[in-house]
Amino acid sequence: MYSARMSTPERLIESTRELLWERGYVGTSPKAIQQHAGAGQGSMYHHFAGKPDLALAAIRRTAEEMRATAEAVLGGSGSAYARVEAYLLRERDVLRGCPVGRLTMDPDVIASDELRAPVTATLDWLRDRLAGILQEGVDQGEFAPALDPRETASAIVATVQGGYVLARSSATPTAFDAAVRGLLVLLRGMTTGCGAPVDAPAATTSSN
Amino acid sequence: MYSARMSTPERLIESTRELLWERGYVGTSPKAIQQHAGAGQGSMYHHFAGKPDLALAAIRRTAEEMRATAEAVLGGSGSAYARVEAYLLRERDVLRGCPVGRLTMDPDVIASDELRAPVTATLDWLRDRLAGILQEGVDQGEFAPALDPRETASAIVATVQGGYVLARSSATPTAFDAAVRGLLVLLRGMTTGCGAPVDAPAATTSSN
DNA sequence: GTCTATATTAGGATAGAC
DNA sequence: GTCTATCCTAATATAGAC
Repeated sequence: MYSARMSTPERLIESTRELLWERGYVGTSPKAIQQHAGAGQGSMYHHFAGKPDLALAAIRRTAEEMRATAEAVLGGSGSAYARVEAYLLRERDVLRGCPVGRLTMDPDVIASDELRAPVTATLDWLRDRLAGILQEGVDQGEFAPALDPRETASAIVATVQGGYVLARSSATPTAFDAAVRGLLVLLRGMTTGCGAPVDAPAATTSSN
Repeated sequence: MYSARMSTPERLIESTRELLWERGYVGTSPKAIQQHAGAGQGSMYHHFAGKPDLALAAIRRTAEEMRATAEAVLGGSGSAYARVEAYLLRERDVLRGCPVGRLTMDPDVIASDELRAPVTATLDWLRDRLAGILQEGVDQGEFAPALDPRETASAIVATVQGGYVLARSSATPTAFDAAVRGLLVLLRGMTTGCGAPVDAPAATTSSN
């Protein structure tokens, strides 16, 4: 299932990431991981203490990846609005949901401080990163001062996370897109020159 | 665990609703349901065909309840903005998440057309209900014409669903509130008289 | 309607051979 | 490091007595 060059621990972690994304922590069994990784029982318990230990490694990696993916877009150039838009419009595997956010609905993950920590850290980082960008926008007069950077950032992250919910509910990615477009229109409304035709956004990029 | 007057099927359904909310479909076993309901093995299988059958009854009821709760606020009086605000600010058991939306992350629920149907119907209804209210607001000049009722409604529902994610991630309800407040500020920005101090909302109600 | 077997597979892991 | 054997409990029922 994986390149022959990949070590057994690597294959186990990658398999766990896949299954955690697809079925969550509660729905993922050690046996399923082993089969997906093409590793034996003993092999798994040799490299990892057990399911929670392996899940922790998987979650940490997934969290790190999500952060890097977001930073790749958010760290780009362009106006504050443009960068936020680029983040919201970037390509996503919408129907699979957010591999980090979905863990939030996993009772065993939430119950464990260790397993929850990377989730909290990642979502917090994302919100703060967005808040920083929005703050820049306010400082430079791009956004109206009424815009609270931190709360707006929360709304943006929430819209994305909730967009996944809507998409999976209706089994179509367009539900996600609708929510994002709705938010972007509102955000453009806070752009200075708000009395002017609100349909003229900032400019520049779009996808990633 | 329940009133002695409650019938066994009733207790089973209510128990299933609780557990589905708390642990999801995958994380809820028939045995756990029976124990929570104070019913025996045979009792459960006498009244229901099995776990999926019981879950369907539970999900349908939860969906219906959510709809009624939302309608109680959305059907109130006041401006379009006021009703949307009342919906967003209504009291919620934030840290428990949305009993309907969370099912969306349950692989077995999503894989079953029957189990998914009530989820889809409820979220679709909510979005459409909000879209209707927003449309009224646009028609009556309360909101700028640039506001797309349907997409804005999607963004609202998504913010709520995602707000639960943020709250559970950080283990505090305030994360939900931040997202909602962020969205409300943006929504007020689409209110006519947008050039004016944006901090003066429509009026009337607030919670429910 | 409810209860008590009984059954099968999976979950989650340990022990020890190779 | 990996494999096989073994263990115990839970998951998800079915069968049949009461």
